[in-house]
Formats: sequence, structure tokens, C-alpha cells
Amino acid sequence: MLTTERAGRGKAKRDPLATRHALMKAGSELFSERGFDGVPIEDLAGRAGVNKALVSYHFGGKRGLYVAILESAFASMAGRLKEIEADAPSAREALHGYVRAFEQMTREPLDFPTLFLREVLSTGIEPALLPHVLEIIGVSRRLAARGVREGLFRRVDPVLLHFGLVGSLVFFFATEPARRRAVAEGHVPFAMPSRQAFARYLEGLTLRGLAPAAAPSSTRRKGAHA
Amino acid sequence: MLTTERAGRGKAKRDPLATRHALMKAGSELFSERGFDGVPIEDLAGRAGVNKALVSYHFGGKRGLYVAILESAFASMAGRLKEIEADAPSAREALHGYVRAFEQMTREPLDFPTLFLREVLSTGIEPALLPHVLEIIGVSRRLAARGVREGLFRRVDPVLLHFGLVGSLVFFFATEPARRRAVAEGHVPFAMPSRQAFARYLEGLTLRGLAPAAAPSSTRRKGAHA
DNA sequence: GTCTATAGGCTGATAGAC
DNA sequence: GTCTATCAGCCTATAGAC
Repeated sequence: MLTTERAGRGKAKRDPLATRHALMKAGSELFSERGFDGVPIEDLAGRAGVNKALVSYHFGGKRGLYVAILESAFASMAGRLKEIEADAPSAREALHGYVRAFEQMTREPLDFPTLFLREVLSTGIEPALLPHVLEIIGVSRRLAARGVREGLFRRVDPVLLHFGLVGSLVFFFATEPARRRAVAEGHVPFAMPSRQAFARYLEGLTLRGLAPAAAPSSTRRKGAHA
Repeated sequence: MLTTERAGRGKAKRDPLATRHALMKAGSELFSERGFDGVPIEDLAGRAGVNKALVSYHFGGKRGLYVAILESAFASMAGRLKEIEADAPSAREALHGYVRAFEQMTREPLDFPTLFLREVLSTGIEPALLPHVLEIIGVSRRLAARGVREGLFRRVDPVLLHFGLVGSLVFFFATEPARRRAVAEGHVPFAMPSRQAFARYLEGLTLRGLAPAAAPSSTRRKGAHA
């Protein structure tokens, strides 16, 4: 029964791809928790169940692993947002999906908001990441343009909309662990909103805050662009 | 002429308070730029024009200096917001002042948004800071309540309003340096909003997004609470 | 590909003279 | 209060055996 598993267990792990994967997974967790400087290679290897030296072998060093993780996280986030954009039948639903995507990417398998915040706060954003950041901004901008086109939004600078949305979302989700801790320790004398509540709030705020100037009388809505 | 300055220059610096102050100023700048781990004590002392050992002498170590700086920054921010709250004749102006306060505290002498973000991302918020954080949330909550009372806002969870405002503001201002860099290097194919533009946008978004449900007919506004 | 052992760099803290 | 000199600890990276 055991023998079918390629020559017993001896050293167990035997797949280089599994090694890379385990390191990236461990890194995603640890780096978003403690930041780049806060994680010794030994901890990474420990959590991944592999040897320290393999970080250098596979990723050319700690920084290399970090960048590989960020690239994967950013690419994944950008891809997901584009998917949502493509699938949404209307700007309204695109907005909804957009907000929910952040809510979901907050954990499992990656904490995108935290990684993102940490990186953007660092000295200079990793060049390899810039394309993905621009992709994400691109989605926001098209969302804004589409909303205006469909009569959902008033005329608005798409980049402003981007920062309004992403800023709140990233901040709220990235600070959730700290909030949770403060509440658990009984330091907070009022109720903290859930993720869903916040996502809903922000969506509603955007919808109402950017709604066209309350068409004085007629029912001018939907597909008004000529 | 020179001799009036207490015995010439020899070792120049002679005031312990000035030393503490210089270290805190240098620390404010360096820590918000590079984060706690990113700043060696030597750099702190260098920029302050003071000896390394004085960090331990005056603050009990690097971490002690860091906490002292954060406490000062948080206290200052909380104080300023409370001042604005007290002076504002209406919720509308309180909101305006609130947003502007973040815009202004972004640099000179302290970069509050960046320090704040870094701290809240760290393992656990420094206990000494919690009271100030709660004070700030308190201002937001009262702002929301006041807005509702004055008929400026619909009924809204004050904490939600807090996170919506503070999240965007802190994110936008803290990421400004990274944005500026990316633009300077020619990586960004569109215009980035100015601080003022963003502050204005957010204020307007909040005002419209939380406006009461468009009073069907009558002119019910201003001081409606009985 | 993986592991052990070790080199070498940097950093925070302090003892003790001034 | 300030400064010089020094030390111990931690951490990344790598050489070389398996």
C-alpha cells in the first residue's frame, strides 16, 4: 500500500515544482503578515518544509522569492478583475463584481491588499509589477467610462474613481487583522463592520455619489449617449 | 559677535532638548520613507547631526524613538481633528475640514498617513497608540452623527463612514511618493490627480453619496431634529 | 535538487572616558 | 549629556558533499 508511492518516504519531498510552490505559499502568508524584512529565510523554509538553501537555488535569493510572489499575486488580481469586467452585463454589475473581488482576494490563497499596500509603501514599486498595476487601474478607468456611457455615473475622472475605490478597499481589508486583534483584546468599545458590510457600503456610496444629476423631471436613464 | 553664543562653537549642540527634538524630526522623515526596519540608527543620528549612542540614552533604543514619534504624530493628528470638529459651524464644514486635515498632515513636519499605514500593517498596533486611534474614530463617528442630525446625511453607520473616508485618504496620500516616482520615470500614460483634486472628489462623493433620500417635495433641511 | 556548514556583513546596544 | 570603541547576534548567501 505504501510502496506504490514511489519508493517509500525517506526524504519525502521529491518534486522541484512542489518545492517552488511550497515556498511561494509559505512566502505569501509570511510576507503579508510580517513584511519582507520581518521574515528570515529560515522561517520561510521552515513553514514550507524545505531547506533554507533552496530559496537561493530556486529563486536566486530571498528578494527573488518575494518578487515572484508579488508578481503572481498582482497578475492574479489583474486577471480576475478583467474577467469580471468582461463578464459583467452592465457597469452596475461590474462595480459590484469589482468590489467583491477585493473582498475575496483578501485571503486564500493570497492576501492581495496587504501585499499591495506593503509594496507601494516601499521605496519604489518593483518594475515587474508596474504593468499589472496599470492593468488594474485600466479596469477601474474603463469601469468609470462605461458607467458614464450607460448613464449610471455622472462625468467623473476615472482615475479619481479608481483611487476612491481601491484606496478604501485595500485599506479596509489590509487592516482587518489589526482590527480583529484590537477587538479581541477588548480595546474597542463599538462594533466593527464586517467585510460584507463595508463592501456593500462602498458600492452604495459610489452608486449614489456618482449618480447623474438627478434628472430634473423626465425619466432619462439607460443607454443615453446621443 | 560670535562670543555671545555661549562659549563659541566647539561642539556646537549643547541642549538635550534640542537633541531629542532633532532625533524625532529625523526619525519622522526616515521612518515614514523607509519603515522601521529600513532605517539604521546610524542614519537617524547622521541626519539629526547627533551621536548614535544618544538614541539609546534618550529613548531607550531605536524602538523607543519610533514609538515616541508615532505617539506624537497620532496625538497631533487627533488633536487637530478635534479642533476642526469644535470649530466647524456645521457638519458640512466639519467634513471639509476633516478631509483637508489629512491632506495637510501628509507632509511637514510629519507624514501621518504613511506612518499610520505602516504601523497598522505591522504585527500589532502599539498599545500606546490605541487611545489616539480611538479618538480619531470618535471624531469620524461624531461627524456622521452630526451630519445625520443636521439633515446632511441619511442614516449611516458612523464607523462605515470613518473607514470610507480615512481609508481613501490615507491610501491616496501615503502612496503619493510612489505615484510621483512612477510618473517621473514616464511609466504612467495618463494624468494622476493632485491632492486637492482627490480631496475635493472624496468630499463631494461623500456629500452626495450620503445625502438624505432626496426629500420628495418640501424643503426639509438644516437643523431638523424635533 | 537537496542538504550541511560556514563565511561575512550589518546592526543595535553598551561600557566607560570625557 | 555626549562620544568612542567594541561586541554579540542575526541573517543572507554560497561552497561543496550527497
